This record gives sequence, C-alpha cells and structure tokens, in this order.
Amino acid sequence: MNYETLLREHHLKVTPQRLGILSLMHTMGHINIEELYAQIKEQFSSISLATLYKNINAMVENKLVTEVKVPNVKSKYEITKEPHIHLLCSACSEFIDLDLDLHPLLDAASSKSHYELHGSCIVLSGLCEKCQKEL
Amino acid sequence: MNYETLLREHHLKVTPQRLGILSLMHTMGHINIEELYAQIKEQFSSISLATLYKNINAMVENKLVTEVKVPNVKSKYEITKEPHIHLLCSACSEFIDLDLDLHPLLDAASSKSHYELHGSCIVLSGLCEKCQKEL
DNA sequence: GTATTTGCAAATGATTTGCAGTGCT
DNA sequence: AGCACTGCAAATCATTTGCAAATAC
Repeated sequence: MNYETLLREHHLKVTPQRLGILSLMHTMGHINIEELYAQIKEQFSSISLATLYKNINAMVENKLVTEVKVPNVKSKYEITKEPHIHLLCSACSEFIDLDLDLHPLLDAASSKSHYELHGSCIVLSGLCEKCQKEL
Repeated sequence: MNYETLLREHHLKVTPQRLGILSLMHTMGHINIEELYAQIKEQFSSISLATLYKNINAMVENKLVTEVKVPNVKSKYEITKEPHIHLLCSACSEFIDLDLDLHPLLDAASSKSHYELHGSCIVLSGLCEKCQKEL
C-alpha cells in the first residue's frame, strides 16, 4: 500500500510521522492510541501524544481512518475499508475482522426503518476457538 | 416494570437513586450520562455525578444495564435486552432500536469464525426518513 | 514564502477514588 | 449491627489547546 498517495487522496500533507502511523495501523490491523504511541516512539522517539491525537483526528475526519468503538476496551483505529464485522474475544482480547456479506442485513435494516444508511459499527463478542478449549 | 425486583435479581441493593435511574432509563429508552444527570437532579437535587457513575458501573457489571458505544457521540445506556440493532441519524441524532431477526447473522458469524458469541454492539448510521426529506 | 505540522507545556474534560456520614436489609 | 451506598472533594486519566520552532509544498 502506498501511504503517500493515500494521504494525498484524503487531502492530508505527507509527514514522516503520518507515514509511520499508517504503516503501523496497516501491519497491526487494529490499534489503540496507547499501543500506537508505544510503537511509534521506536521510530520517532520525540513524537508527542498531542501530535498523535491531532493526526488521528485529522485522518478520521477525512475518512482515511475509522474509529471502532468497542465495549469495555479502548477504541481501536483501522484504515477505512468496506463495512465488516469485528469480533472480540472476551478472554484473550483478540480482535479480528470477519468478512461476511452484510448486504442482507443492511438492506433489511434500511427497508424496515426507511433510513438511508452510510456507516456501520458492528462488534460481536464471545470466546475465540482457542479460549473455548482452555476454559 | 418492577425496578425493585430487577435490582434484587441482579444482586444490587435497592436505593431511591437507583430506582430513579432505572425509571429514567426505561422511559427514555437510551440515555447518556449527561442527560441522566440533568434529569435525575430534578428528583434528587443533591445527587452527585460520582454516585451516578458508581451506580451505572455497578449495573453494567451486573448486566442489568448495557453500555452502547456509538461513533462520534457519548455512550448511551439502556436496560439490557436481547441483541438488536441501533440506528443513529447523523443529522438529527435520533437514536432508536430496530428489532430485526439477528440469528442469521449471528449464526453465520459464529460458524465462519468458530467463536462462541455472547454479546453484540451493532450501530448503523445514516439519515432518518425525516432528515432525508429536509436535506 | 506561506501555511501546516510538530512537540512541549498547560488547560480542559471525563471518570474514579477516598472518606465520613447515612441508609438498607 | 454490619455492610453497602451517598455525596463531597480531591486525584487520576484522557484528550485538547496555544504557541514557538521546524517542515511541507
């Protein structure tokens, strides 16, 4: 993925810090502010939390990045993609994407409610396969 | 609904403040901390925010109440019920429940991921019927 | 060259904690 | 009676803001 292009397409200037943020977000899949700050300090030891917040906010406003609010844990951030399901394991905190066709659900929701839908935040929680066996 | 019984069933002591909180939550459907504080002050003028937080947290821990994390706005609280969809209008901030059969989705998610699912937080956002017409 | 971004420090906002007094069972 | 709850004040944690120096375009 070319992060420079991605930034420019979303009307954001290219800075080394932003490239670092996107690269981490891409390799981690989902990441919260705390983890992001810890990781990015390894590349930019003097980066400040304020910069991180400003950048994340700018990216979310420009829809380059999506915030996923998750019950019980801190918000995660991911590079924006098509609507999909998130799964959270309440034992080991694994947090993964699940690509299922959401159109049947979205269509049903839309026609029953007469809403014109633009976004979704779907988090299902339970036990992952591994944790089911270990408990 | 009998709030006293509800509290006892969830191993929480009955206090006037808690009855007030549940009553408001039931009549409002969904409510955030700020709204709740403003409303409950009319019944208990000396109630403190700390008490409100402690009670909400206790109720959430005992699963009497569910926190709904919503993108862009403050968390809402509701009396716990079966999994369902929430709809948020991004123009007028209407926030409503939509009762659709979620079993097809949950079953598909479960069998594809091998997760044993326990909870869901589903928020769809868009424009309500009224706001579509006005824009 | 101009506008934006960065990093620091300080300010704000939200939530939690400690504790003395009160109320529930 | 004993333990949990309330309300206050203070502490903590998360996020935002203001500003001078550095950087992007």
